[in-house]
Amino acid sequence: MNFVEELRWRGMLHDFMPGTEDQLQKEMTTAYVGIDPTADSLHIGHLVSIMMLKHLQRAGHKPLALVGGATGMIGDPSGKSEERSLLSEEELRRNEEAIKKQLLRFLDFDEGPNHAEIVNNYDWMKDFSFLGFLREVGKHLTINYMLAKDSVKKRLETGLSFTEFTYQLVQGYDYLYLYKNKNCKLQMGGSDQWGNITTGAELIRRKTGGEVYALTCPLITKADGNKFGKTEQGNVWLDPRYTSPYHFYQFWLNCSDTDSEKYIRIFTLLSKEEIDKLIEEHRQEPHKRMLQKTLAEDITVRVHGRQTYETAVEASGILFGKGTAEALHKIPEDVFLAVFEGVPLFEVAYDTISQGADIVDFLAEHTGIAKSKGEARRMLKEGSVSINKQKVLDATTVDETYLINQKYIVVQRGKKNYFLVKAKS
RNA sequence: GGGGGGGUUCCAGAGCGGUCAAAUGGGGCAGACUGUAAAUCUGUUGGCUUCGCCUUCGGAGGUUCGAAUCCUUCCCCCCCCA
Repeated sequence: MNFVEELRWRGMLHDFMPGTEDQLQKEMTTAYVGIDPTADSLHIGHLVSIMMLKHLQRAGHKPLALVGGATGMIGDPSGKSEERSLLSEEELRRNEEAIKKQLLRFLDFDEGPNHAEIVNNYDWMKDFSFLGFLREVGKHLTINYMLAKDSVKKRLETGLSFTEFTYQLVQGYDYLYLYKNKNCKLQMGGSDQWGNITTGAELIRRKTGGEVYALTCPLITKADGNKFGKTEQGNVWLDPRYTSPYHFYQFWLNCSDTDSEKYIRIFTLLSKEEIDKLIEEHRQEPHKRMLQKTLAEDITVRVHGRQTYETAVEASGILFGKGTAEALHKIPEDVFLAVFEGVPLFEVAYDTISQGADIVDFLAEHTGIAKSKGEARRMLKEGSVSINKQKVLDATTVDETYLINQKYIVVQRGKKNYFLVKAKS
C-alpha cells in the first residue's frame, strides 16, 4: 500500500497538490513537517505530524523533522485569533533541545538511505540579514498573494502585526532551503498549514522553476465538538513532568467509542485488518473497551516505555477496580507511592489530623482540595467526596484512624479525581 | 465633529428603585444509569462565623430609608451621519 493510500484509509488525508502521488511513486522522496518549539515538550497534537512522518518512512521515503527555532521566534498566525507573544531566545533554544530528544523516539534515525533527520531553521535563518531576506525572498511574492491567505484574511479585522504577516515567507523560505539543500519535494502538516505550504511551493516555482508538493491532514476533532488533546488540566504532554504517565494512559483510555475508532487509525501503526477486527470485537462487546485499551497501551508504551505503562495499568486497576478501603491499606508503601505518582499531593501536619479535623476544614483549609468552605460543603452535599474509597456524606471528623501506613489519606472528588494527603510530623 | 446603542456573575444574555447573589441558555462540576464510553435525567455553579452577614452588575462620586436599576462625571466598545 502506498503512502497516500495508507493515509487515506487512516483518515489522515485532507488535501494534497496534484502530482504528489506521482512524485512519491517515481522516487524516494524527502518530505518534512515543521514543529515550532513553543514549549519544551511536544503534546499529543504534535503526534499526528509525527505519525505522518512515520508512515512516510515506512513507505520508503525520507522524513525530515524541522524544529522551528526561527519560525518559533515569529509566531504563526494560522488558526490564532490574536497576536502571539514572543518567547525569549534562550527559552526557544531550550525548547528546541527538549523537542529534539523526544523526536528521536518516534522515527528511525539510524543509517539507511531514508533515515530520518532533524533540521532547525534557526541554523539557516539566524545569519540571514533583513535586507538580504527582502531581496531574496520578499521580492518574489506579492502582497496581494500573501493577503489572500486565510490565516491572514481572518486577522485583518482584528489586527495582525507585520511580523506575523511575514511568517508565511519565513516558512516558505524553509521549504526553498530544504528543496535546494536536501532535495526536499514535499511538505506536510495540518490542514491549517495549507496556506503556508503553498506559499513555499510558489516561492520555489518562481525562484527555481522547481516543482514541489504539499499534503495536509485534517484537524483532529472529538465527536462532541471539543478540541482534541485538551483536558481540564490543559494539554496532554509527552513529557512526564507535565502529564504523568498515569494521566497520559487515562486520557486514551477515556476516549469515547466514536473517537477511539478514529484515533486508533491515526495514532497506532496497527494494520487495517487488525484495526477492522478490533472495531468489530469492540462492537460485539463494547463494555470490554478493547479499542480504548489497545489504543492506550500502544501509545503509552511508545511514549513512556513498557515498564511505565505497566505501572499506569496497575495504578488504574487499584484506583478504578473494586478496590476497597482494606485493599488500599494492604498495598505496600512503594507500590502505593507509584500508584499515586502524579496525583496532587497535600501535606498536613500530623498533629492537625491526630487532633481530629472537621471534614470541611480538612478539604478547604488544611488541603486545597476544595477552593472554599462553600465548595467543600457543596461537594459533601453532592456526595462526591470519598476518603480512602469510602463515601463521605455528612459531617465527619478526620483523625489518625484514617491514615494509611500512618501517613496517607486518599481523597476522591467524584470518580476520577484523586488527591493524596500526607501527614508530616 | 454630530447622532444613536452598549458595557451585568465563566460565556451569551435578561433585569431597569425594594421581593436581585441577580431570569434563561451554554459551559463547568457532581449524582443516577452504564462500560472509567455516548446519550439521557437530576442537582449544583460569589464568599463567610449559612435560617443571618459580607463583597459583586465598566471606574469614581451623588440622590434615596433603600440602587445593577435614577443623576453627574470619567474610561472602553459598537453603529449611523459628516
